[in-house]
Amino acid sequence: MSTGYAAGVSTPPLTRAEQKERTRRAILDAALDLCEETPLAALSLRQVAKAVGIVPTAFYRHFASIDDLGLALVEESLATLRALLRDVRRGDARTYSAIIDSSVEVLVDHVRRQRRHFAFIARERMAGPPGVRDAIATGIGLFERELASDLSALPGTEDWAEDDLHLLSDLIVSAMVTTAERLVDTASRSPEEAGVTATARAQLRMTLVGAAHWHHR
Amino acid sequence: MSTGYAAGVSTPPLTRAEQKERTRRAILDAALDLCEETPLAALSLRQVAKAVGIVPTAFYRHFASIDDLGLALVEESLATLRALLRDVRRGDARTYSAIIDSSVEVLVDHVRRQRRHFAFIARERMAGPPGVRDAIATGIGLFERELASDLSALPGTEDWAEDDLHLLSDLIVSAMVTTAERLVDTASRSPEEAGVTATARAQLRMTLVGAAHWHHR
DNA sequence: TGTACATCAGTGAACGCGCGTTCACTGATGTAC
DNA sequence: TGTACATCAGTGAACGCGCGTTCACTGATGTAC
Repeated sequence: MSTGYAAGVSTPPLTRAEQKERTRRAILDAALDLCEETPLAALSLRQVAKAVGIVPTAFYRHFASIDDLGLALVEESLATLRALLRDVRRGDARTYSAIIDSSVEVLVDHVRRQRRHFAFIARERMAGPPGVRDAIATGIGLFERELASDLSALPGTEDWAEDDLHLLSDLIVSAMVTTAERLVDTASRSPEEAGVTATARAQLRMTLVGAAHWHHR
Repeated sequence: MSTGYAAGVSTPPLTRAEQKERTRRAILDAALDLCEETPLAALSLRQVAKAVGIVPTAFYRHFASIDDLGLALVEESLATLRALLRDVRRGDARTYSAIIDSSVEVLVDHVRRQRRHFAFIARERMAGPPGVRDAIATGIGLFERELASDLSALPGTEDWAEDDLHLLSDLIVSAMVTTAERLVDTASRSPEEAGVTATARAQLRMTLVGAAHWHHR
């Protein structure tokens, strides 16, 4: 039984479960890499197997189909999104301006660390198979609602209507999605990245100014 | 020579050029239809030929490859986008509120009439082959700059900095892209459509309120 | 108007290739006693 | 601890199918005279 990728010289022997998990991980990684150039729908089981270094039929030990693999990738990518929200919340900034700065910084950091997941979401959000699209839409919807609940805890929003909170959080989430899409196509620490983040910060400020004055309509 | 689609009983004979154009049109239409379910990258020449009712090799009389066909579809879709901008400009609304209402109405109308083109742009904007993605990005960029120039002609923006105009027009274009993406997945005159347009109108108002107060930073 | 020739959109056979999926298998890992 | 058996991740051959592309072709349309 050859796994197709070299084991280290003094690696301790792996249990069957560990070895299986390792191959599963390799399949997910290979698919994420291949998806940088190809939408999921154009990905073939044989391409993935070849990239991993296993025989095509071994794929079935882990996933029933490429679509099934796609759903696993969405789940991973949504976990990345949840981690992003968690880190945004963790910030201890006190002013709106500082909250915006730290949120954009966290977004950049997460896109840099998990570029493939964000690229996957950006690409499959509109182009993926129905199950994948639905899962992504649900995940982003959840993000929006949690952000709305966070916003309602901030000073200045005490007497906001529920609807207005959602207008604003939806606007912010859309801006973050757009910014993430731009960052994915941008090199780390490049002038382009600086431009994208500067735009994102300014637009978020503009949006919050609007929200502040909008509330009393 | 059979064209694969029935000619009317008393149709006048077509010139060779007319017949060729008709087949080309049928190929573009079939591709737009098939792209509703599949990204361009997963579309096969034989699928398209079959849908049109021609033999696969006849495809080459019109396009060198599926990628080439994709570029033709982008061009058509961007023409749709330009027509949208033109109709938005044509409006004679006087107040910001009326401009927003009529713009959203025009957007809905265009997405309804050219749903396939908007769906194509939404899908391929992130998932398409590089040439297609670049062309779409360029087209949207143009849209943004023209909108910025329109904004500069509106009362209240006389002394705005160039950068601020672009911040706002980029924000508005992003909101329109998001709204178009939502409309594409929504039935005409459905409650969902009403919700999407109501959200779009309110968010555009909120954004403009922000811009109005932002200007004097 | 009639004739002879050129053009060219669409045809159909053929090719080698990568695809998803089936099947019986191998042999290392795991377990019961 | 040792032995006999079960499990199961990965193998490799085989299948029928749709793919893009080549090539020589057909026959209606177009053109020159």
